[in-house]
Amino acid sequence: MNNQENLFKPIKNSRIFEEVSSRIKELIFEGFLKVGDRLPSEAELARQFNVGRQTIRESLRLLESSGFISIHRGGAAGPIIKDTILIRIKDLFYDAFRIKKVSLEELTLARLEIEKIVIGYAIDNIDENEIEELWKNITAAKEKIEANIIATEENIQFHKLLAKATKNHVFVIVVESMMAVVGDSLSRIGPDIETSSNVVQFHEEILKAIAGKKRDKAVNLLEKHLLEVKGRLQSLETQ
Amino acid sequence: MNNQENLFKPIKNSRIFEEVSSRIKELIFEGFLKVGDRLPSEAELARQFNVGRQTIRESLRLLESSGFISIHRGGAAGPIIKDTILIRIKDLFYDAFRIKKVSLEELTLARLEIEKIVIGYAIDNIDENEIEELWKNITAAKEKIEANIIATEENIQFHKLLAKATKNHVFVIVVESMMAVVGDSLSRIGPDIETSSNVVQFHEEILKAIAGKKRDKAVNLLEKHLLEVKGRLQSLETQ
DNA sequence: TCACATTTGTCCGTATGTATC
DNA sequence: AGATACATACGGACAAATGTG
Repeated sequence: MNNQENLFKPIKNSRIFEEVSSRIKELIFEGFLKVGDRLPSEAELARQFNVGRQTIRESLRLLESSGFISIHRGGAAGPIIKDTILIRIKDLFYDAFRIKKVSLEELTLARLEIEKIVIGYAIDNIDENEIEELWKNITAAKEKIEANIIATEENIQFHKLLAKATKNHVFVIVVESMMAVVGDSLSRIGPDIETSSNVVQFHEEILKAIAGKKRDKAVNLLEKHLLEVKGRLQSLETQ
Repeated sequence: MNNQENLFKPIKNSRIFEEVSSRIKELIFEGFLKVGDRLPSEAELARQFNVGRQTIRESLRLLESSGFISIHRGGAAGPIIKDTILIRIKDLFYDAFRIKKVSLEELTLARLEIEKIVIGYAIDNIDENEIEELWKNITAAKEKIEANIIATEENIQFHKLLAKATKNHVFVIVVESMMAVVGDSLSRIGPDIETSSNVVQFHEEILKAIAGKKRDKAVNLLEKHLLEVKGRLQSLETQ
C-alpha cells in the first residue's frame, strides 16, 4: 500500500448507484441534510441526478441499510433522513455472531474493559442533571419490578447514560452498539424477574459510588456486576 | 417497547427483495452456502425465485452492503459468497464518527484508554508470527523514512496489528474504526517526515517491551506516545 | 368515511460495457 | 482476437399502499 494509491483514487465510483449514495451521504455529513428532512421522491431524484429510477432505488437500498434513511410508501412519502447507524451496527454484530465470527465471551470481555474506563471518565465529567437522570432511571426500574415487570429497557439505558456522562462521543457510540447487542440477546433469552431486580440493585450501588465520587468502589462494583452478567449469559448460551 | 413486539414479528418481510435477501442469508448461516461459493447469475436467481431481475438486484445490494457477498461484472461472474461483515461494521463505525462529528481530542483520548487495554491483552495473546509481522512493519516504516517518504500507512497498521494480537474481534473492530478516522485526519494534515520518524521510533520501543513481556513499560510507552500525538494534533488543529 | 393523488414495489424489454475463455 | 456471459443501466408499465382533502 503506497501513498500513490490514496492520492489518485478514481474520480467517481464505477457504479453509478454508489456514486449517488455517497453524494447523498456527503450532504448529510456536511449538514445540508438533517435528521427529519425528506429527500425528493425516487422519480424526482432520478430526474435531478439524471439517472434511471432503478439506479436511484439501488442507491436508496445502500443508504437504508447503512442507517441513513428510512422509506415509507404511499401518500406524502419520500425517504426521510434518519440516524439509525448504531442499530445497523447492532444488526451486523448479530450477523457476525450467527456466522461465528464473534462470540458472546469476546463481547462481554470487551464490554467489561471499556465500561471500566467509561465509569472513571463519567465520575470526572458527570453533571447534576445527569445524576438526576440516573436516579430517575433507577426509580423507574424499581417501579417496574414492583409491578412484576422486567426492567430490561431501563437496565440497558443505565449503561448508555453512563457513557453519555463521559462527554466523549466515541465512548457513547461504542457502548451504545454493544448494549444494542446485549439487549438483543436478552430479549431472546428472556431474563427472569429476579435477575432483573438484582441488576437494578447493583446499578443503585454503582450510582451511589459515582455520586460520592468513590472511583475505586464504582469500578469494583461494575466489574463484579459485569462478571455476574457474563456468567449468566454464558450459562444460558450453552443450554 | 414491550416484549410483545419481538414475539409477533411479521411472518415475511413485506418487501420481496428483503425476503430474498434473508433467505440467502439463512442458507449461509446454515452452511449450505460457504465462503468462496458462487451464487447463480441475476437472471438465473430471478428465474428460480420467480421474481423480477430488479428485485434480485436490490437483494444483492443488501447482501453486499452487509458483507455477505461480493460482485464482479463481466465474464464468468456471479456473486461470490464472502465474509466481510467485520469490515462493514468498521465502515459503519466510521460513518457514526463522521455523523457525530467526533473531535480529534475525543478520539485520541478514547484511543489512549482503549489501546492501553489492548496492549495488555496483546501481550497475553500474541504469538511468534504476529511479533514477526510487527517487526516487518517497523522495518518497512524505517525504509520509507530513509528514503524520505512519510510512513503513515505503516504507522497506522502497527496499531491494527496490536489489536489483532488480542484475538478479540471487538477490539479489532473498535481500533480499526478509530484508526480509519485518524488516517483520514492525517491525510488532511499531512504530517512531516520528522514526526513520522519519531512515531516509528516509539513503535519500535513499544514492540521491544511487548516482545520482552514488559507489561507496565509497554503501557507507559504507549501512553507517552499517544499523549505526544495528541499534543501534536491539537497544535495543528488550532492553526 | 371515501375517493384521489402520490409514491413505492415490482415486472419486462433492451442496450451497453466489461471480464473471462 | 472474437465470442460469450454477465452486471450495469435505461425506459415504460402497472399494482399496491398510504396520507390528504
